[in-house]
Amino acid sequence: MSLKLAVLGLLDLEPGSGYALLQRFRSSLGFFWQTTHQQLYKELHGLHEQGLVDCETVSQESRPDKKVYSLSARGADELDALLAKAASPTKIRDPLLVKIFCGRRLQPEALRAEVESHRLEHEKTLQLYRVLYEQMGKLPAAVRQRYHHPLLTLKLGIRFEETWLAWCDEVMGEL
Amino acid sequence: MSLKLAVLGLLDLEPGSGYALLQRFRSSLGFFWQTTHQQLYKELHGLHEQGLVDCETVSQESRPDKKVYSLSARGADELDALLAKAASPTKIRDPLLVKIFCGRRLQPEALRAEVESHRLEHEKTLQLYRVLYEQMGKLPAAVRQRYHHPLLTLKLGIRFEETWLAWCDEVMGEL
DNA sequence: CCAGCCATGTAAATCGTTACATGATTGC
DNA sequence: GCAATCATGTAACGATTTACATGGCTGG
Repeated sequence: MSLKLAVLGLLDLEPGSGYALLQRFRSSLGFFWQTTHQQLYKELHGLHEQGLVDCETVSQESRPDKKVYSLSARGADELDALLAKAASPTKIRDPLLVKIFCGRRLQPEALRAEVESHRLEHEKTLQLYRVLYEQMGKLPAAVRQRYHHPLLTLKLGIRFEETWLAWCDEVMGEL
Repeated sequence: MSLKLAVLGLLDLEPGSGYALLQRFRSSLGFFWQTTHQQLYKELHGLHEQGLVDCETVSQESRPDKKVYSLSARGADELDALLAKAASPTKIRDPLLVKIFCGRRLQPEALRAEVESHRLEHEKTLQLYRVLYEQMGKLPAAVRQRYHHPLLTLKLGIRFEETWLAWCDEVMGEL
Protein backbone atom coordinates (compact mmCIF):
# COMPACT_ATOMS: atom_id res chain seq x y z
CA MET A 1 0.00 0.00 0.00
CA SER A 2 2.85 2.37 0.74
CA LEU A 3 4.11 2.08 -2.81
CA LYS A 4 0.77 3.24 -4.13
CA LEU A 5 0.79 6.16 -1.70
CA ALA A 6 4.37 6.96 -2.63
CA VAL A 7 3.67 7.05 -6.35
CA LEU A 8 0.55 9.15 -5.98
CA GLY A 9 2.41 11.46 -3.63
CA LEU A 10 5.31 11.93 -6.03
CA LEU A 11 2.89 12.65 -8.87
CA ASP A 12 1.12 15.14 -6.64
CA LEU A 13 4.39 17.06 -6.32
CA GLU A 14 4.91 16.93 -10.09
CA PRO A 15 4.07 14.72 -13.10
CA GLY A 16 6.66 12.64 -14.90
CA SER A 17 7.52 9.46 -16.75
CA GLY A 18 8.19 6.18 -14.97
CA TYR A 19 11.87 6.70 -15.55
CA ALA A 20 11.84 10.22 -14.14
CA LEU A 21 9.77 9.11 -11.17
CA LEU A 22 12.26 6.40 -10.40
CA GLN A 23 15.04 8.95 -10.26
CA ARG A 24 13.07 11.17 -7.94
CA PHE A 25 12.31 8.10 -5.88
CA ARG A 26 15.97 7.31 -5.52
CA SER A 27 16.85 10.76 -4.25
CA SER A 28 13.98 11.28 -1.84
CA LEU A 29 11.33 8.75 -0.91
CA GLY A 30 13.71 5.93 -1.73
CA PHE A 31 15.65 6.67 1.46
CA PHE A 32 12.87 5.07 3.43
CA TRP A 33 10.85 3.22 0.83
CA GLN A 34 12.74 1.38 -1.89
CA THR A 35 11.44 0.17 -5.17
CA THR A 36 12.71 -1.14 -8.48
CA HIS A 37 11.84 0.05 -11.96
CA GLN A 38 9.90 -3.19 -12.53
CA GLN A 39 7.69 -2.59 -9.55
CA LEU A 40 7.21 1.06 -10.37
CA TYR A 41 6.17 0.45 -13.98
CA LYS A 42 3.76 -2.24 -12.83
CA GLU A 43 2.26 0.08 -10.25
CA LEU A 44 1.86 2.84 -12.84
CA HIS A 45 0.06 0.43 -15.18
CA GLY A 46 -2.24 -0.57 -12.36
CA LEU A 47 -2.98 3.01 -11.35
CA HIS A 48 -3.67 3.90 -14.96
CA GLU A 49 -6.10 0.98 -15.38
CA GLN A 50 -7.93 2.19 -12.31
CA GLY A 51 -8.08 5.70 -13.70
CA LEU A 52 -6.09 7.17 -10.82
CA VAL A 53 -3.42 8.62 -13.08
CA ASP A 54 -3.54 10.12 -16.54
CA CYS A 55 -0.99 9.08 -19.11
CA GLU A 56 0.24 10.92 -22.17
CA THR A 57 2.73 9.43 -24.59
CA VAL A 58 5.38 11.94 -25.62
CA SER A 59 7.56 11.37 -28.68
CA GLN A 60 11.08 12.64 -28.42
CA GLU A 61 13.88 13.15 -30.91
CA SER A 62 16.98 11.07 -30.40
CA ARG A 63 15.46 9.44 -27.32
CA PRO A 64 12.87 6.73 -26.76
CA ASP A 65 9.25 7.77 -26.42
CA LYS A 66 8.09 8.24 -22.89
CA LYS A 67 4.81 8.10 -21.04
CA VAL A 68 4.22 11.06 -18.83
CA TYR A 69 1.93 10.30 -15.92
CA SER A 70 0.03 12.81 -13.84
CA LEU A 71 -2.43 12.62 -10.97
CA SER A 72 -6.08 12.51 -12.10
CA ALA A 73 -8.97 13.94 -10.08
CA ARG A 74 -9.87 10.45 -8.92
CA GLY A 75 -6.24 9.83 -8.10
CA ALA A 76 -6.23 12.91 -5.87
CA ASP A 77 -9.28 11.54 -4.06
CA GLU A 78 -7.57 8.19 -3.64
CA LEU A 79 -4.47 9.93 -2.32
CA ASP A 80 -6.59 11.76 0.26
CA ALA A 81 -8.24 8.48 1.21
CA LEU A 82 -4.89 6.79 1.71
CA LEU A 83 -3.62 9.71 3.75
CA ALA A 84 -6.67 9.47 5.97
CA LYS A 85 -5.66 5.98 7.08
CA ALA A 86 -3.27 5.57 9.97
CA ALA A 87 0.22 4.59 8.90
CA SER A 88 1.15 1.14 10.13
CA PRO A 89 3.93 1.20 12.70
CA THR A 90 7.56 1.33 11.70
CA LYS A 91 9.40 -1.92 11.41
CA ILE A 92 13.14 -2.14 11.23
CA ARG A 93 14.45 -4.96 9.06
CA ASP A 94 18.14 -5.06 9.19
CA PRO A 95 20.35 -7.92 8.05
CA LEU A 96 23.38 -6.39 9.76
CA LEU A 97 21.70 -6.45 13.13
CA VAL A 98 20.65 -10.05 12.63
CA LYS A 99 24.24 -10.86 11.86
CA ILE A 100 25.54 -9.07 14.91
CA PHE A 101 22.90 -10.67 17.10
CA CYS A 102 24.06 -14.07 15.88
CA GLY A 103 27.70 -13.05 15.76
CA ARG A 104 29.17 -14.67 18.86
CA ARG A 105 30.55 -17.55 16.78
CA LEU A 106 32.41 -15.13 14.54
CA GLN A 107 35.91 -13.73 15.07
CA PRO A 108 35.67 -10.23 16.54
CA GLU A 109 37.86 -8.90 13.72
CA ALA A 110 35.40 -10.18 11.13
CA LEU A 111 32.56 -8.38 12.83
CA ARG A 112 34.60 -5.24 13.27
CA ALA A 113 35.39 -5.21 9.56
CA GLU A 114 31.71 -5.55 8.78
CA VAL A 115 30.75 -2.74 11.14
CA GLU A 116 33.52 -0.59 9.74
CA SER A 117 32.28 -1.05 6.20
CA HIS A 118 28.72 -0.23 7.17
CA ARG A 119 29.98 2.81 9.00
CA LEU A 120 31.54 4.05 5.80
CA GLU A 121 28.28 3.61 3.94
CA HIS A 122 26.40 5.55 6.59
CA GLU A 123 28.96 8.31 6.48
CA LYS A 124 28.47 8.61 2.72
CA THR A 125 24.73 8.62 3.13
CA LEU A 126 24.93 11.31 5.79
CA GLN A 127 27.06 13.45 3.49
CA LEU A 128 24.50 13.03 0.74
CA TYR A 129 21.61 13.93 3.00
CA ARG A 130 23.38 17.05 4.18
CA VAL A 131 24.03 18.14 0.62
CA LEU A 132 20.37 17.59 -0.26
CA TYR A 133 19.37 19.50 2.85
CA GLU A 134 21.53 22.45 1.85
CA GLN A 135 20.11 22.38 -1.66
CA MET A 136 16.56 22.44 -0.41
CA GLY A 137 17.34 25.47 1.71
CA LYS A 138 18.33 27.35 -1.44
CA LEU A 139 15.15 26.66 -3.39
CA PRO A 140 12.83 29.58 -4.22
CA ALA A 141 10.36 30.11 -1.38
CA ALA A 142 7.33 28.84 -3.32
CA VAL A 143 8.97 25.56 -4.22
CA ARG A 144 10.49 25.20 -0.77
CA GLN A 145 6.99 25.47 0.61
CA ARG A 146 5.86 22.55 -1.53
CA TYR A 147 8.78 20.46 -0.35
CA HIS A 148 8.30 21.18 3.31
CA HIS A 149 7.07 17.69 4.12
CA PRO A 150 9.81 15.89 2.23
CA LEU A 151 12.26 18.06 4.15
CA LEU A 152 10.90 16.79 7.46
CA THR A 153 11.64 13.23 6.39
CA LEU A 154 15.13 14.23 5.32
CA LYS A 155 15.73 15.56 8.82
CA LEU A 156 14.94 12.17 10.25
CA GLY A 157 17.26 10.58 7.72
CA ILE A 158 20.07 12.81 8.97
CA ARG A 159 19.33 11.98 12.61
CA PHE A 160 19.28 8.28 11.81
CA GLU A 161 22.59 8.35 10.04
CA GLU A 162 24.16 10.24 12.94
CA THR A 163 22.77 7.61 15.28
CA TRP A 164 24.25 4.83 13.17
CA LEU A 165 27.67 6.45 13.24
CA ALA A 166 27.60 6.90 16.99
CA TRP A 167 26.54 3.29 17.50
CA CYS A 168 29.16 1.95 15.09
CA ASP A 169 31.81 3.80 17.06
CA GLU A 170 30.50 2.41 20.32
CA VAL A 171 30.41 -1.14 18.98
CA MET A 172 33.91 -0.89 17.53
CA GLY A 173 35.10 -0.21 21.03
CA GLU A 174 33.29 -3.23 22.46
CA LEU A 175 34.18 -5.94 19.97
CA MET B 1 18.21 -15.41 4.08
CA SER B 2 18.17 -13.38 7.28
CA LEU B 3 15.35 -15.47 8.67
CA LYS B 4 17.43 -18.61 8.29
CA LEU B 5 20.34 -16.91 9.99
CA ALA B 6 18.07 -15.61 12.71
CA VAL B 7 16.60 -19.02 13.48
CA LEU B 8 19.96 -20.75 13.51
CA GLY B 9 21.36 -17.97 15.68
CA LEU B 10 18.54 -18.23 18.20
CA LEU B 11 18.97 -22.00 18.36
CA ASP B 12 22.69 -21.47 18.85
CA LEU B 13 21.90 -19.46 21.99
CA GLU B 14 19.53 -22.16 23.21
CA PRO B 15 17.20 -24.88 21.82
CA GLY B 16 13.44 -24.62 21.96
CA SER B 17 10.10 -25.31 20.32
CA GLY B 18 8.73 -23.22 17.50
CA TYR B 19 6.41 -21.55 19.93
CA ALA B 20 9.17 -20.74 22.39
CA LEU B 21 11.41 -19.49 19.60
CA LEU B 22 8.68 -17.17 18.45
CA GLN B 23 8.47 -15.63 21.89
CA ARG B 24 12.20 -15.13 22.06
CA PHE B 25 11.99 -13.65 18.59
CA ARG B 26 9.45 -11.12 19.72
CA SER B 27 11.53 -9.91 22.62
CA SER B 28 14.90 -9.72 20.91
CA LEU B 29 15.60 -10.31 17.24
CA GLY B 30 12.07 -9.31 16.37
CA PHE B 31 12.93 -5.68 17.10
CA PHE B 32 14.79 -5.56 13.82
CA TRP B 33 13.67 -8.67 12.00
CA GLN B 34 9.99 -9.60 12.22
CA THR B 35 8.44 -12.90 11.50
CA THR B 36 5.13 -14.69 11.95
CA HIS B 37 4.53 -18.10 13.44
CA GLN B 38 3.61 -19.40 9.98
CA GLN B 39 6.93 -18.37 8.54
CA LEU B 40 8.86 -19.63 11.51
CA TYR B 41 7.27 -23.08 11.50
CA LYS B 42 7.87 -23.36 7.77
CA GLU B 43 11.49 -22.36 8.18
CA LEU B 44 11.95 -24.93 10.95
CA HIS B 45 10.48 -27.65 8.73
CA GLY B 46 12.84 -26.65 5.96
CA LEU B 47 15.87 -26.59 8.24
CA HIS B 48 14.93 -29.97 9.63
CA GLU B 49 14.58 -31.48 6.15
CA GLN B 50 18.04 -30.20 5.32
CA GLY B 51 19.41 -31.72 8.51
CA LEU B 52 20.49 -28.37 9.89
CA VAL B 53 18.45 -28.73 13.07
CA ASP B 54 17.57 -31.72 15.21
CA CYS B 55 14.01 -32.18 16.37
CA GLU B 56 12.69 -34.05 19.36
CA THR B 57 8.99 -34.41 20.08
CA VAL B 58 8.20 -33.90 23.73
CA SER B 59 4.88 -35.01 25.21
CA GLN B 60 3.50 -32.87 27.96
CA GLU B 61 0.72 -33.29 30.47
CA SER B 62 -2.15 -30.86 30.20
CA ARG B 63 -0.50 -29.14 27.27
CA PRO B 64 -0.11 -29.93 23.57
CA ASP B 65 2.94 -31.89 22.51
CA LYS B 66 5.80 -29.79 21.34
CA LYS B 67 8.77 -30.23 19.05
CA VAL B 68 12.02 -29.07 20.55
CA TYR B 69 14.54 -28.02 17.95
CA SER B 70 18.27 -27.67 18.42
CA LEU B 71 21.22 -26.80 16.23
CA SER B 72 22.88 -29.85 14.61
CA ALA B 73 26.58 -30.04 13.76
CA ARG B 74 25.74 -29.35 10.12
CA GLY B 75 23.53 -26.50 11.23
CA ALA B 76 26.45 -24.95 13.08
CA ASP B 77 28.53 -25.17 9.90
CA GLU B 78 25.77 -23.55 7.94
CA LEU B 79 25.50 -20.81 10.55
CA ASP B 80 29.22 -20.13 10.22
CA ALA B 81 28.88 -20.05 6.44
CA LEU B 82 26.04 -17.54 6.63
CA LEU B 83 27.98 -15.39 9.07
CA ALA B 84 30.93 -15.37 6.69
CA LYS B 85 28.85 -13.56 4.07
CA ALA B 86 28.63 -9.77 4.14
CA ALA B 87 25.32 -8.48 5.41
CA SER B 88 23.42 -6.57 2.75
CA PRO B 89 23.11 -2.88 3.55
CA THR B 90 20.39 -1.58 5.82
CA LYS B 91 17.23 -0.26 4.27
CA ILE B 92 14.63 1.72 6.10
CA ARG B 93 11.04 0.96 5.06
CA ASP B 94 8.70 3.17 6.88
CA PRO B 95 5.05 3.81 6.02
CA LEU B 96 4.89 6.79 8.40
CA LEU B 97 7.65 8.56 6.52
CA VAL B 98 5.97 7.88 3.21
CA LYS B 99 2.84 9.40 4.65
CA ILE B 100 4.63 12.47 5.92
CA PHE B 101 6.49 12.86 2.67
CA CYS B 102 3.15 12.87 0.86
CA GLY B 103 1.38 14.74 3.61
CA ARG B 104 1.12 18.26 2.22
CA ARG B 105 -2.50 17.63 1.17
CA LEU B 106 -3.42 16.72 4.72
CA GLN B 107 -4.54 19.02 7.52
CA PRO B 108 -1.59 19.75 9.83
CA GLU B 109 -3.65 18.61 12.82
CA ALA B 110 -4.18 15.21 11.21
CA LEU B 111 -0.46 14.77 10.72
CA ARG B 112 0.31 16.01 14.20
CA ALA B 113 -2.09 13.46 15.63
CA GLU B 114 -0.38 10.72 13.66
CA VAL B 115 3.08 11.82 14.78
CA GLU B 116 1.85 12.08 18.34
CA SER B 117 0.53 8.53 18.30
CA HIS B 118 3.75 7.18 16.83
CA ARG B 119 5.66 9.10 19.44
CA LEU B 120 3.72 7.29 22.15
CA GLU B 121 4.56 3.94 20.59
CA HIS B 122 8.23 4.80 20.45
CA GLU B 123 8.15 5.91 24.05
CA LYS B 124 6.69 2.57 25.07
CA THR B 125 9.24 0.73 23.02
CA LEU B 126 12.06 2.73 24.58
CA GLN B 127 10.76 1.87 28.05
CA LEU B 128 10.68 -1.79 27.11
CA TYR B 129 14.19 -1.74 25.71
CA ARG B 130 15.49 -0.07 28.85
CA VAL B 131 13.87 -2.69 31.05
CA LEU B 132 15.38 -5.45 28.93
CA TYR B 133 18.73 -3.71 29.10
CA GLU B 134 18.56 -3.57 32.89
CA GLN B 135 17.58 -7.22 33.05
CA MET B 136 20.49 -8.28 30.92
CA GLY B 137 22.84 -6.42 33.20
CA LYS B 138 21.66 -8.58 36.08
CA LEU B 139 22.24 -11.94 34.42
CA PRO B 140 24.96 -14.22 35.82
CA ALA B 141 28.28 -13.40 34.20
CA ALA B 142 28.45 -16.59 32.11
CA VAL B 143 25.05 -16.04 30.55
CA ARG B 144 25.69 -12.35 30.11
CA GLN B 145 28.77 -13.26 28.11
CA ARG B 146 26.66 -15.38 25.78
CA TYR B 147 24.26 -12.51 25.27
CA HIS B 148 26.89 -9.91 24.62
CA HIS B 149 26.08 -9.62 20.92
CA PRO B 150 22.33 -9.38 21.40
CA LEU B 151 23.04 -6.62 23.91
CA LEU B 152 24.89 -4.62 21.27
CA THR B 153 21.82 -4.70 19.06
CA LEU B 154 19.65 -3.63 21.96
CA LYS B 155 21.86 -0.59 22.41
CA LEU B 156 21.15 0.43 18.85
CA GLY B 157 17.46 -0.09 19.47
CA ILE B 158 17.63 2.33 22.39
CA ARG B 159 19.51 4.91 20.35
CA PHE B 160 16.99 4.61 17.54
CA GLU B 161 14.03 5.11 19.82
CA GLU B 162 15.64 8.16 21.37
CA THR B 163 16.22 9.50 17.86
CA TRP B 164 12.59 8.94 16.99
CA LEU B 165 11.42 10.81 20.05
CA ALA B 166 13.68 13.77 19.34
CA TRP B 167 12.50 13.91 15.75
CA CYS B 168 8.83 13.63 16.68
CA ASP B 169 9.27 16.57 19.02
CA GLU B 170 10.98 18.58 16.32
CA VAL B 171 8.28 17.80 13.78
CA MET B 172 5.48 18.63 16.18
CA GLY B 173 6.94 22.10 16.40
CA GLU B 174 7.06 22.49 12.63
CA LEU B 175 3.64 21.27 11.58
C1' DC C 1 -18.37 -18.74 30.79
C1' DC C 2 -15.05 -16.21 28.18
C1' DA C 3 -10.57 -14.66 27.13
C1' DG C 4 -6.04 -15.83 26.60
C1' DC C 5 -2.18 -18.97 26.51
C1' DC C 6 -0.03 -23.15 24.65
C1' DA C 7 1.12 -25.43 20.29
C1' DT C 8 0.96 -26.47 15.63
C1' DG C 9 -0.14 -26.25 11.00
C1' DT C 10 -2.32 -25.26 5.57
C1' DA C 11 -3.55 -22.13 1.82
C1' DA C 12 -4.10 -18.08 -0.83
C1' DA C 13 -2.83 -13.63 -2.02
C1' DT C 14 0.22 -9.99 -2.29
C1' DC C 15 4.57 -7.91 -2.48
C1' DG C 16 9.41 -7.66 -3.73
C1' DT C 17 13.76 -9.22 -5.99
C1' DT C 18 16.44 -11.00 -9.69
C1' DA C 19 17.12 -12.28 -14.25
C1' DC C 20 16.21 -11.55 -18.96
C1' DA C 21 15.26 -8.37 -22.89
C1' DT C 22 15.67 -4.39 -26.30
C1' DG C 23 17.71 -0.39 -28.65
C1' DA C 24 19.16 4.27 -29.78
C1' DT C 25 22.23 8.10 -28.23
C1' DT C 26 25.99 10.51 -25.79
C1' DG C 27 30.52 11.07 -23.76
C1' DC C 28 35.27 9.36 -23.03
C1' DG D 1 34.85 0.90 -29.29
C1' DC D 2 32.74 0.69 -24.57
C1' DA D 3 30.13 2.25 -20.88
C1' DA D 4 26.46 4.90 -19.32
C1' DT D 5 21.99 7.18 -19.89
C1' DC D 6 17.29 7.18 -21.51
C1' DA D 7 13.09 4.38 -21.57
C1' DT D 8 10.23 0.53 -21.18
C1' DG D 9 8.80 -3.92 -20.27
C1' DT D 10 8.03 -9.67 -19.15
C1' DA D 11 8.75 -13.75 -16.28
C1' DA D 12 10.14 -16.55 -12.57
C1' DC D 13 11.01 -16.94 -8.13
C1' DG D 14 11.18 -16.00 -3.32
C1' DA D 15 9.48 -13.64 0.77
C1' DT D 16 5.79 -11.87 3.51
C1' DT D 17 1.14 -11.15 5.07
C1' DT D 18 -3.49 -12.53 6.02
C1' DA D 19 -6.99 -15.78 6.57
C1' DC D 20 -8.47 -20.18 8.01
C1' DA D 21 -8.12 -24.12 11.26
C1' DT D 22 -7.94 -26.95 15.72
C1' DG D 23 -8.33 -27.91 20.72
C1' DG D 24 -7.35 -28.46 25.66
C1' DC D 25 -6.12 -25.86 29.86
C1' DT D 26 -5.92 -21.81 33.15
C1' DG D 27 -7.41 -17.63 35.44
C1' DG D 28 -10.76 -14.21 36.51
